[in-house]
Amino acid sequence: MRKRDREATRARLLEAARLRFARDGYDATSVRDIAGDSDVDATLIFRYFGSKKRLFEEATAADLAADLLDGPNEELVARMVRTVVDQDWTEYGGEHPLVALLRSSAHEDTRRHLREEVCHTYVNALRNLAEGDDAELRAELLSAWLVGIGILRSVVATPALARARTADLAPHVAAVATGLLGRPMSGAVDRPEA
Amino acid sequence: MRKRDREATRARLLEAARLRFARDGYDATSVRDIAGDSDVDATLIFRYFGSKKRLFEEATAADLAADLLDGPNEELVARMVRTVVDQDWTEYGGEHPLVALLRSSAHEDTRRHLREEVCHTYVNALRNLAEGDDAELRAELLSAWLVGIGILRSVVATPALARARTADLAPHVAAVATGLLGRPMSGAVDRPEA
DNA sequence: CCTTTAAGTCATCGAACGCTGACTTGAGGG
DNA sequence: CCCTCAAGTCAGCGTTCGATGACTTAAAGG
Repeated sequence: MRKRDREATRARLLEAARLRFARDGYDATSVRDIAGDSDVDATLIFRYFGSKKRLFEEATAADLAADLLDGPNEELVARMVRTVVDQDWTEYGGEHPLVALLRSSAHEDTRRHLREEVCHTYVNALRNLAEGDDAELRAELLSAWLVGIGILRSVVATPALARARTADLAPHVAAVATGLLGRPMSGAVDRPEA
Repeated sequence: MRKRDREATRARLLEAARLRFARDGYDATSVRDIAGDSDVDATLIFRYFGSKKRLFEEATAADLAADLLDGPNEELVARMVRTVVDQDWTEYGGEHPLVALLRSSAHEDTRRHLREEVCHTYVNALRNLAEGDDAELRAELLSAWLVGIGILRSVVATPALARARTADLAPHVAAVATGLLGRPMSGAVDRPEA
């Protein structure tokens, strides 16, 4: 018998929900699945979160922008690539959270959440680096590339990208980012992951 | 009372299924939804297709590679961009079929289908144009960009990309494609859509 | 030890799901 | 005209869904 601990139980539910929603999407995940995974009675989901939908919202409210802005500007794109390619997203089923969210994108709420996250985390940061008048468009084109790389890597599992590491992508990242932003960009972070 | 016509009824079901599956995904679409949209009794779905899953497979078996290879090599990427940005995918809910399929990508069958379609339609065609030893990787990186553009345009609906047309993208497409493939590529087709 | 209170359990609701088999109806050929 | 057979309809099966309210149990304070 596990100790009775509201916060711990809530956390277990959130963790299992994050994994299921990321891997299977909102509709293919039942509250009983989540309850079973976390070995918690399904009723508690409604006591703690109110509804399946609110559990979904809380489970997918990621903070991606975390340390993306720490470091030299010319390595910003390289840092973004690293979060897509090298970062361990085990808690989200092995995929980047934004990529996993696409699986639930039939719901308008999820699309809005995706838009806010993409614009806030990627487009805004990149636009500040872009030169010229269509900076917005070029920032979005670069964001599109990052999202596309994440999808082909983990969802579609295209052969070369699925096994690529950041080092393999670095020269191409540097070339494309430099070209799109109109200023010199590095393809790899100066100090690789510890 | 509509005329009794097996083939016409089958086609109506397929059309409605294509739209629903694209817009809402596999799990959020019920056979009763499809039957209601096409004004056909739901039972006929099982008589004509056997199961919901087989209807899904038949409805999403697109032929994307159609006329992608017709035309000069240096315009291949531009033609691909046009199918993502300008082509009218009303029958798939306004999104590129591959983008719509991502919504059902929790099922391994769909992921396999996606992989085959992406590799066959995009990567293979692009790899033949790429120079150098990591041609495969660069072809996949360019494919990732195209997929990402489709997603940010229609699913995420990022502001600049959502309203962009091929002409706005042409210079950037030319630059990135030329850089990634290592040979001169055009950003727009010579003769724009009729 | 005993009361209180919140954490966790249980039985079950009504609706929707994929799917089936028996039935009805309408158009074409003799 | 009427028989046939396929196209289309209908009632309902067994299951699972999200959600609810009444219940039980364990831990903490006096």
